[in-house]
Amino acid sequence: MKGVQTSNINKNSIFDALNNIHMTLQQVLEIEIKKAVKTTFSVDIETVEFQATRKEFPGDITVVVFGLLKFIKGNPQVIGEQIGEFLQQNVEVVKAFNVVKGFLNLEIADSYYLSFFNEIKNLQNYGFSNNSGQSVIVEYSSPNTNKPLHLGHVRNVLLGYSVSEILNAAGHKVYKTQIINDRGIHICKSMLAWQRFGNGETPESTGLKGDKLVGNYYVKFDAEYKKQIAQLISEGYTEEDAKKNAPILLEAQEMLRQWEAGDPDVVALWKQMNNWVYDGFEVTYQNIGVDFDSYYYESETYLLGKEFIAEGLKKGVFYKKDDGSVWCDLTPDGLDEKIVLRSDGTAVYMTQDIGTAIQRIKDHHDVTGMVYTVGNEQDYHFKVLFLILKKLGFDWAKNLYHLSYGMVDLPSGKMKSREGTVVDADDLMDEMTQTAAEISQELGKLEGYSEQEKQDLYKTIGLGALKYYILKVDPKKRILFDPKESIDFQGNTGPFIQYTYARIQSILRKANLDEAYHDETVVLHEKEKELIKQLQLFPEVIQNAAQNFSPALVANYIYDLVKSFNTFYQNVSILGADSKNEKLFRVQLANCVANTIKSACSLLGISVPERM
RNA sequence: GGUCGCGUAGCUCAGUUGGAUAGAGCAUCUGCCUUCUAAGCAGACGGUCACAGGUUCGAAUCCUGUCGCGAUCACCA
Repeated sequence: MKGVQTSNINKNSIFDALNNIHMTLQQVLEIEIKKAVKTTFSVDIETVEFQATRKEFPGDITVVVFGLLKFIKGNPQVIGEQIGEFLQQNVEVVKAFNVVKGFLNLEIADSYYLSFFNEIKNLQNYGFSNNSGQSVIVEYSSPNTNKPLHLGHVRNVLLGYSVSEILNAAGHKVYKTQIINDRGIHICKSMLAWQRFGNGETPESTGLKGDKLVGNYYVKFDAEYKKQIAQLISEGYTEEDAKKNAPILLEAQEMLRQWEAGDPDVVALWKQMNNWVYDGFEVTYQNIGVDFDSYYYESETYLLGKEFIAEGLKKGVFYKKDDGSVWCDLTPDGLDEKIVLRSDGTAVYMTQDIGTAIQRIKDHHDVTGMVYTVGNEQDYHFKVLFLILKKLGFDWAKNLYHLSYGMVDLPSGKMKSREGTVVDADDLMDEMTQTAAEISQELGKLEGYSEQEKQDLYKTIGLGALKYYILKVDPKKRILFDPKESIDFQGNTGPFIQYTYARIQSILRKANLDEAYHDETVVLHEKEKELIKQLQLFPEVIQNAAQNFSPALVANYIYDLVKSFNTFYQNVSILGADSKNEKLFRVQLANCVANTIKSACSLLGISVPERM
């Protein structure tokens, strides 16, 4: 079951998008097929199954007759013929039909496609739905504050942002947010190493981004820690004891206690270093092109979590063990027992997540559901969190969804910040931009562009390649990223899509034709019809992507659309059409395709260039 | 070991209410720039859909089992 209930509200969105009240082809055909079956066989059928006609057979849409055999006994071939006959006589746009095995292929008149195209070609936001009446919070990024963002975060951020845009396009109000894990032993490690080895370094004094600076000290801590462990082992400690008793670790733990006690010096340092990191993150977010409507901090929500643990204890949702720790028994639900408060009364991860969820709903009264963009290593955690919130009696708990995605791994395995085996987000974006620049310069199609325009374009292309590369993959699948094999710029890629858009813009600059054409005289080329069919799918793709929280569906759609356009472009001359009427039609078709590419790309956070 | 996810062409991926001969890109090979941008188009090559059963008119898709990979099962986050 999907957490956010999108399905029932959006049933009519396709018509909203078309901004009119008439029915789609399938709906018309379904009604007529039911009539046909009723008159011919005196049977009522519930549904009719359609699919696109395979290109080796004549026809535009296919009725699967097999599905009707439950209701009608008989030979599918014969039934198909009878229904086809009926449709041809009773539905104006059904020109011809043929039956192959159990498949009834219908040929649809050009007039149908032309009138559909007429309706959508000037729509501002074709495919997008208006107000669904639902509001959703989407959480993404949610980093720790002790190190810079890496490729794993990039996937998270791109997914979260894209799903936000998709939900928005499906008609929901969306609030983008994150939970910043700003307290804990990890940040104390960076703080301690900075105190010890930093000599008062700041982002200003070093010219380093704040997150990089703080991350360096996290690495430095780990190096020192390892050194001390080795020292202790050589003095006769066991490895386990050495790991627990290394002085620098004990100091970090002491620092955490001081933080929790509110020690002014520690808190001041904590604030300073966190702010460095936030400034650095902001630069990265801006570069990648994502934003947030609000921020939540663990240090501010764990107390609310504790309050609700106390309340749940009263209600009997939780119970206290002899040592004072508080637990939730989930064994009746097939899960384990889960700790929600330590015996010393301090908060665990679950505690603050409970608090954060409740705080968010308090802050957004209109919100009916939440989406958490977090890696699949936390599947179990979210299962438990949602269950606990349900047990606490929150109605909205049934509309929580964990947007779980697979890890991004390197050929060498998992990325590890401490060991420096990470692909840094900023570096990666720079490299992509650099590659885009090299390819562009080689192709040399940018005469007349200023240096600034070129730089902007390189970034657009580089980021487009990166974003598409990551988003086209089903979120739940893991990605293996090989830094040695650079991301492609040809084939099923972001730049291919951007290129197609730029090509169309080039034509539009030359065409400059806004006059109306006459439907009646247009005879659709096979490739033109194919394009209109592709355009027709867009509203459905958005709804589908929203229901499945899957940008990959949008990415695949864009690719299909763009491929259809390129084959059209290469086989049919637009500006060189035989008649002015035909030319007008083709230019407007190209324009509509470009607009659809642009809005679909915007759902992935990819921007499209005028030239490339 | 329990639970969850994944397994489709040499590589990266599509294939979503079960439908016709399983589709793309990359790589390899062949054609196409005096005509709208060749980051393109047209074509060739490439498959035991991990394996074995089952359900049915029909299974990559649903069910069961096996194998492989990953994650998770902490008073970590």
